[in-house]
Amino acid sequence: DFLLEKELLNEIQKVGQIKKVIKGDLMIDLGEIISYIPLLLEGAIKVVREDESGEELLLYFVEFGNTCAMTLNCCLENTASEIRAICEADTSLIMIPVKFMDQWLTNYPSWRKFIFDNYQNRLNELLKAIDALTFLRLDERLEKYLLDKSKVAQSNQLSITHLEIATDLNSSRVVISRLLKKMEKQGSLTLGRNTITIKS
Amino acid sequence: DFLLEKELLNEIQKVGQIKKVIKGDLMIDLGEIISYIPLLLEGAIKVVREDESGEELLLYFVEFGNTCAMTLNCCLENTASEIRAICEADTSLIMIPVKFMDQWLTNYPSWRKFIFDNYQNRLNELLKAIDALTFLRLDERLEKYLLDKSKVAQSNQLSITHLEIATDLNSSRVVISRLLKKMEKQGSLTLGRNTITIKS
DNA sequence: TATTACATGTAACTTCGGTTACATCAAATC
DNA sequence: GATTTGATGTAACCGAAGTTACATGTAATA
Repeated sequence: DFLLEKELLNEIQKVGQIKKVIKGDLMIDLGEIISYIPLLLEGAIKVVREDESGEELLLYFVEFGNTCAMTLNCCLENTASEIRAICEADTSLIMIPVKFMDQWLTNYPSWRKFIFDNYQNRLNELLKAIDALTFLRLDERLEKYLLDKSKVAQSNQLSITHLEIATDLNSSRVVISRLLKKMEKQGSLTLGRNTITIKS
Repeated sequence: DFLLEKELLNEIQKVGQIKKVIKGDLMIDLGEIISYIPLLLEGAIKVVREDESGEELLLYFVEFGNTCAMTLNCCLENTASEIRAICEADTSLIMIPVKFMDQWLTNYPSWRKFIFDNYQNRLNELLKAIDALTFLRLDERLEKYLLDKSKVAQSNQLSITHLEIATDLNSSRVVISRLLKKMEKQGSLTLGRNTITIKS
């Protein structure tokens, strides 16, 4: 659990709506205005950035017990979403209407802690993304990506195409295929159609 | 001003310490634990990320009326700083002991708004940094850098060396010199020893 | 089954940016 | 003034990653 006060948990139950989304569902799109705070119960959400010309980059995954600080901000400030959120694995979440946000911040220390912890996590994820972009070569980013992905999928067998990877890393399919082939030759993974199996 | 309540302003005056730092001063280093919240009155602060091997990257500038959300987090969670903060222009700031943070969050709506606005700003700055790294070529990043720099310096004449630019952009001096020369030939700036003058 | 749509493999080539190596020149210091 | 240090200019070269083009293979479906 999130170590929230009992009363707060009751309130969450009272006002929150349970929602289920399945893999691949678009949950939040760029420019959307959001009026609920999503708390993740299970599953995972992929958060993606896109530029004007339609190029994409995976920022990070949101997992159990977290919410998306980006979304928090949009809620609080009533501004448009800067990111796109896509369901990565079948997910259930509780939707909290924004209006409770402020009063809970005042009333519940544990909610304050929860919110600030989430900001911390998101800032750190963005820093990690920046680190990877700045200090790593593409082969290293790819390796990291596959590990993250297999962590989220809780399996070392991934159902994914080279094109999808290329999109997430904002690279091109040919380059990813080339690097994957090299990694297969080095023995760190096995390639199949629509599958990549990571060796321990 | 920050549109804070009068009482809050009084409190800030009572517990905050005014501090002045001069250009070039190291204000926060990687790994430091911080126990005060800095509010920027005037000047500017450069926030930099560094990896294990000592390579650097400029993340963003913090200007008037803001605080550093990274620092906020370190304070609240009592964790080590993930970034380095260097004074970019002569700066004065008010230092607030962390212990007031939580009680002000409870008591002052305007403080809550101030803090969340700051988180919003910081997240957006990091997203901009990621955008630049992902979607721009080095010449475009350089152009952006020079504009940001001249905005912060409030002058289109910059006192800076090619090496410093290369460090901020995590590139190399030769490459930066090459690009600057090209920009000079295109007429968008004038180069001098230790100075770059941006045209219009 | 024939056809279409993806998914993958691979070669050839280009470009951007990093590296090495010097040369020149200005400023600071001896 | 002579020497050292740092800033800049430039050429030559290299490697990572993107692009184009095409071949092959598999799955879905008309």
